[in-house]
Amino acid sequence: MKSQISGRLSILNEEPIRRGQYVLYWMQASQRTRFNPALEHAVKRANELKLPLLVAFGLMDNYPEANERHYAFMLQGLADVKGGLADRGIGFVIRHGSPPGVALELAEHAAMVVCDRGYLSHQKQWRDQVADEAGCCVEQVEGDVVVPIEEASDKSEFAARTLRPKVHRLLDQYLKPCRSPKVAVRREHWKMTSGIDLSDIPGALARLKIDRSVKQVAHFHGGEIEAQRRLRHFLKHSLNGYRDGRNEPAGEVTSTLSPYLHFRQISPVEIALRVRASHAPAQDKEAFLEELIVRRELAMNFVNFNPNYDSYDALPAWAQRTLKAHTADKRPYIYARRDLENAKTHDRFWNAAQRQMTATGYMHNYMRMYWGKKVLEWKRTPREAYEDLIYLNNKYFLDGRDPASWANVGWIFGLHDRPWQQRAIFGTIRYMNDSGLQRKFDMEAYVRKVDSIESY
DNA sequence: ATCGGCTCGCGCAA
DNA sequence: TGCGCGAAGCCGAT
Repeated sequence: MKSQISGRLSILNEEPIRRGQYVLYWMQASQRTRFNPALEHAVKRANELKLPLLVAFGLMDNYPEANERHYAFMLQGLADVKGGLADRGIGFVIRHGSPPGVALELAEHAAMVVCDRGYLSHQKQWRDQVADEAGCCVEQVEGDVVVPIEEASDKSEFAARTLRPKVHRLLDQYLKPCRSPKVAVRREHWKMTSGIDLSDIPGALARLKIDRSVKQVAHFHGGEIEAQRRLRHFLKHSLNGYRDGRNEPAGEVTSTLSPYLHFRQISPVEIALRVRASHAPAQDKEAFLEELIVRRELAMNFVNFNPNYDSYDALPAWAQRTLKAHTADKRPYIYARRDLENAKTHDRFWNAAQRQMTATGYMHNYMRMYWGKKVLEWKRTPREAYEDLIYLNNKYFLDGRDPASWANVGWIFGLHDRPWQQRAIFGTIRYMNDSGLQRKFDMEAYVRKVDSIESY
């Protein structure tokens, strides 16, 4: 029942705008007040209807694959959201319950509902349910990508090279500032209860039924304020030299914005505009924008057009064929999941990468590739390797459980990649080894860096 | 240090 | 239908 109005905007049902006490922005994916097209669209609608705007977030127990590490980061971000909305005279309700349940409760008194767009299957289901049951008009604004996914392409793309020209054609159209209209009917305080006190995050965390096996990290503080600080730091200190420096595992030449992009605490459009406007060399800007836009949105394309995105079966046919042909090959090392999880392998560089992940919720980008390739080599079957990688990725990374998680793990197994020379275990899947790491990088510095992180 | 070969399928040119 | 080429590869030859 979805109809496209313009690039970012879709109407999700055929219900009318009706009499109501407010316009409801059901904020679920886009957890920010800056550069949030869904929020600004909701402000515009509220102004047109001469109604106040209410923003609501549904905080559920046991969110799929989330644990205390993820929840803590997200709640820190939602505290920023509350503050940012209060500054503009917009009310915010965060309520304990399922996201569609909370949205539907509050939609009862709404003239209409605005929502944002996550790409994972449960997020889609929640939106479908709200659109079906709200009884009023539900509009969706796709504000967490540069080019809306279906605008760029109408199918699952084979590789970056097939998506790239389609995205580049539309860049100028979509790399635009986000207008922020003044709120006409200010109303910050509402009678309905919030139930969650964001000024006491440890207390709020303690009351949730969640997996507490992975603790929060001091290394990353959640929220759009910290995201903005990191963006400024990156533009000032790291963008210059990004193309040649980004792969050095011990280096500091990365944005470290991926956790903030995952929780949508910062807009990729805003990042791209700031990068474009900076005085860094063109080659560095291009290399970064390729990562931020083409590669990131290729992951969204993959998830959007493959209902099987979270399964080994979503890998391309040539990759499954070649891996199957090599399943019986002798493995020099085989590790159980708990050996991997505890960083107990014979490989110091791999162990360091694993420890960086568990200790900080983050791993250097280049090491993520090496880390994944070794697990493929060290499990009895590629399916087991796939399962272990998704498990570890989503459990420990702050940016896990993202479309990029399934695309990146898939890449280890040939997704969006090309075949290479035949070899044992891998078949024609791209191989990586530690001599490559040592040839190209200062790996002792990387191990020292992880050691020092853990001891602080 | 640098270079070609490896190997598959997409998409464009013809 | 043919052909160029591709996220970070490795490996052996020069």
